[in-house]
Amino acid sequence: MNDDAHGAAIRVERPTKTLRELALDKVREAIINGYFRPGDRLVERDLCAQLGVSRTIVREVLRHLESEGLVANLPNKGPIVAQLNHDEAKQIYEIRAALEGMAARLCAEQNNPAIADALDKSLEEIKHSYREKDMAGVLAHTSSFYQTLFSMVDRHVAWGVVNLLTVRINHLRSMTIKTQNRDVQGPAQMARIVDAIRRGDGDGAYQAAMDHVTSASAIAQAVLSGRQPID
Amino acid sequence: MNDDAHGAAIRVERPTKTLRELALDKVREAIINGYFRPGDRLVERDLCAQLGVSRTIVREVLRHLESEGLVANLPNKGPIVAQLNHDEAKQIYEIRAALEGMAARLCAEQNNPAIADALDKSLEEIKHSYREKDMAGVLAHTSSFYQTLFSMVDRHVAWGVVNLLTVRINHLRSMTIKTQNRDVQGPAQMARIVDAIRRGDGDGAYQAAMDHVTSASAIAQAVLSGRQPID
DNA sequence: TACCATAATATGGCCTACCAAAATCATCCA
DNA sequence: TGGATGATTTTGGTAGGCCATATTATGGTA
Repeated sequence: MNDDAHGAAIRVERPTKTLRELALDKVREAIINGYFRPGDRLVERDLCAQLGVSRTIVREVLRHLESEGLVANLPNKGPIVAQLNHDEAKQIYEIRAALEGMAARLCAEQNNPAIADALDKSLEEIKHSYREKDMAGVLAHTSSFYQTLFSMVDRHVAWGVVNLLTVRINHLRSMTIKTQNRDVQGPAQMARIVDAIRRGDGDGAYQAAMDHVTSASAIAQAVLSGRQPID
Repeated sequence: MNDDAHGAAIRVERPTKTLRELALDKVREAIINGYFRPGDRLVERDLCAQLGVSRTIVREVLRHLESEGLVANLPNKGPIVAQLNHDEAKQIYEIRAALEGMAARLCAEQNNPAIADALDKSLEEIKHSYREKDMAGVLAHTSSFYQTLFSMVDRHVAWGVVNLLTVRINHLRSMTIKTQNRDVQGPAQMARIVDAIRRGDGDGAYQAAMDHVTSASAIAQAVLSGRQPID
């Protein structure tokens, strides 16, 4: 009862993240940040050793990542890190354009100044990260910008879809933000989204969001065809 | 080289579906067709017995269904069949509207008469199923209509997303198609999509696809609030 | 030396059995 | 009647083993 009386306030939210969830995050992270490269084999027993968990866990994790599209399973050969081809990347950007456009329109139609303010805050952090050349920060704050876009209108399902797709193109994202002028163009395009939302201009917000993703897609295509040297 | 010369042509595509895949399909099917109801607990060992497979398989299957959104995992209590609430259903329909609208627009912009022809064929089968009161057939052919819409413009990623979301609202779908007049209205709305595509009218196709999903969504909302008695 | 058959190795797919911790249920006593 | 206590159920997790297939050595023969 000590716990109930006043202990609830300091109750740890997730006292028990299961080992499986921990392992899932680790492996996903390892794929996203490039520790495992596309095409690499993910040998179950090796992963057991590296993660320090049993094969059961590893298999469940691989299954999960498979359905996320981060891992592909070759029949009779086993799991590898999924390779993203040209066309699939384009499709992912296209879906993001449609959904982010939708969310932007919904935000604009809310006519709630708090939304634009929250987005502006994220945008400032993105610019700040760009100035500091903190590319991980740029990515993180860009995600948070879009998360705000979706969560402000309670579209967590669509956010889930976007998020799911985004991890698959993460390495592309980290390249697009490093391209020439992206530190100026990117935030400018996002500012247009915020402006339209602040004006309550649904069509404008939709179009601005579409434009931003579309231009990111174009850069990604260039990167993929190797025409855009990075760093 | 014998294999390469002419053997490849008769190569069996998928000689071995793994036990896991079989079990996955079984359980998913059982959830979709209502054998397991929303909120039902899915006790691992019971499933082992019912499916005749080991816990390893069952756990992987549950993990997979969890990431599909069909199963929810209560911490320290185990997996249950996910419950679909009102709002989530609405969001799913909304996403479908955006993506199917996008696909319809792309189809229209192709100006390829074969697309409209293929869609018309699916549409005929839907109408036929309605006449025969074959509701399973209606659902199947409706899916195939949309699959055509996406695959004709090579948008298999978006189709995957739509498909993933659709299984979660499957029971709603099977209710919406049984409502009054849906046997007339539904096909009529789909015919408008096809017409717009045939005319090469991108905006029209987009709008018609949005309208169709939106009206399905409205019916689903009515069903969910219990205002629409079925059967 | 070239090549083929065979054996070893690696690995995925699948299984059984076990343990610990939490939740749930039953029981029994004050 | 209301709890404390204990038994049962179930998840989360582990260990290890078996079998089938695929790859890779290996070695012997033409």
